[in-house]
Amino acid sequence: MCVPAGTRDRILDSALAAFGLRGYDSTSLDDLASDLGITKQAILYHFSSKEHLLTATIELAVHELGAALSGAANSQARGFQRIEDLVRATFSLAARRPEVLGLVRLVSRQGGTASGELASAMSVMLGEAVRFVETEMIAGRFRRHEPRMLLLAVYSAVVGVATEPEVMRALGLEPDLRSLVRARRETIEFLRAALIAD
Amino acid sequence: MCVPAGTRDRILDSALAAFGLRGYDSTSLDDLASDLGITKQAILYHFSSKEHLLTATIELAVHELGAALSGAANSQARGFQRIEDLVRATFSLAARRPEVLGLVRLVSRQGGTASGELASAMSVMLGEAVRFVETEMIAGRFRRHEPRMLLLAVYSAVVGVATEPEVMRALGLEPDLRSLVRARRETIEFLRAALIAD
DNA sequence: CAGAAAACTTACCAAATGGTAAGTCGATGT
DNA sequence: ACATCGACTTACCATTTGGTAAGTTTTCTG
Repeated sequence: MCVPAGTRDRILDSALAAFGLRGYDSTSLDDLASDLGITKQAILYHFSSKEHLLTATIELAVHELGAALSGAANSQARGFQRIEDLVRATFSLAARRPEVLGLVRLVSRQGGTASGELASAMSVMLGEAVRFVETEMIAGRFRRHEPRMLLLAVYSAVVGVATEPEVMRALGLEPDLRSLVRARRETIEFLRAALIAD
Repeated sequence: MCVPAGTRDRILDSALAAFGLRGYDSTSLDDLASDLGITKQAILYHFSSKEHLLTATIELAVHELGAALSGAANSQARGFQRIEDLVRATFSLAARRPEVLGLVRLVSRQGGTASGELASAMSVMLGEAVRFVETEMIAGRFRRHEPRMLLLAVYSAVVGVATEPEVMRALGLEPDLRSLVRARRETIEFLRAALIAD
């Protein structure tokens, strides 16, 4: 039944959290190891180098992101409802596992070797999203925009709101659960206003 | 007249670029020094520690951000025109000196000691922005939203679009100047649709 | 139960990192 | 002419870092 989580998985989880929340270079293998109560070499036994650990971590993050969004993405909902489902799923993920979005974002910005994997892994999702948005525009349910640019703006707005607690704090909002719920609601209303055709 | 840029200023510039684009921990004092053709100790002569260098760098970034936005922020433009001016100023800064926004964002996320400075430095700007948005809402020119949440969404959308070239690439858009101009135009239209009351 | 493979740990190591101490060298004021 | 001070450089140093080599224990298998 509930096997006591193999070491390899525990390392991956811990690394995902650390890389996603504090950054790659800011996280040493020794830190990770002592957090887990093992030695650094145990990590290097399962992952032959720090960079390999990073790529494995990214794979996991992409997988979790896909799992979190697939329900909403595959739904048969039409029009804005589907966007709303996706935004809710994203906020849910941001509240449950902020490190996942953190890592995706980190890799998106830094580029690097693993960037290609992430890009290709997400290109399917993005392609579907583009087609969906185009369909809705043609059907007259969404305002006309350049689909990819629109997605970029939506993505940025959602991920930004969901993952920038410090900016919330600067705005005088405590980044607790209640505020996050309000942020979600406002973000959805914001997107609704931006997207829905008159 | 044009004094050949003192060493201290050159260090600050270089550090701002490196910290903002690659991150704090990913940038060693040796790297910075060899880029500048000086020794690491020359840096430590002007800034007593790496952390002091970071805070000086943040001060500079906040100053540049303020300078870039003040023109648009202080303008007498009303309604959406003022938002558009601000977005243009932000994109202009993102194209000219991406490292400035990069650093602001890095500090926003990481928090840390210097976060307080940045927050207080920006609270004035944010306060004005909130009042402006509230006024416009009351006047019926903007849709009703929670002002701070609205600003957060706008900020996230703009900074995200302006500073995430890798996401653009993942969307099949080359992050060149032309695409950035199109992204700016689309972002403005997106915000116009979201903000302007019917 | 033998032994081999898997899952580690202990013992190292070379390179890099932030930082200190002391010296060099030209300008400057007396 | 000379002490002084600012602006560095050369020489070190302790710690941390990612990584290797070799041993040890546990677990599975024949």
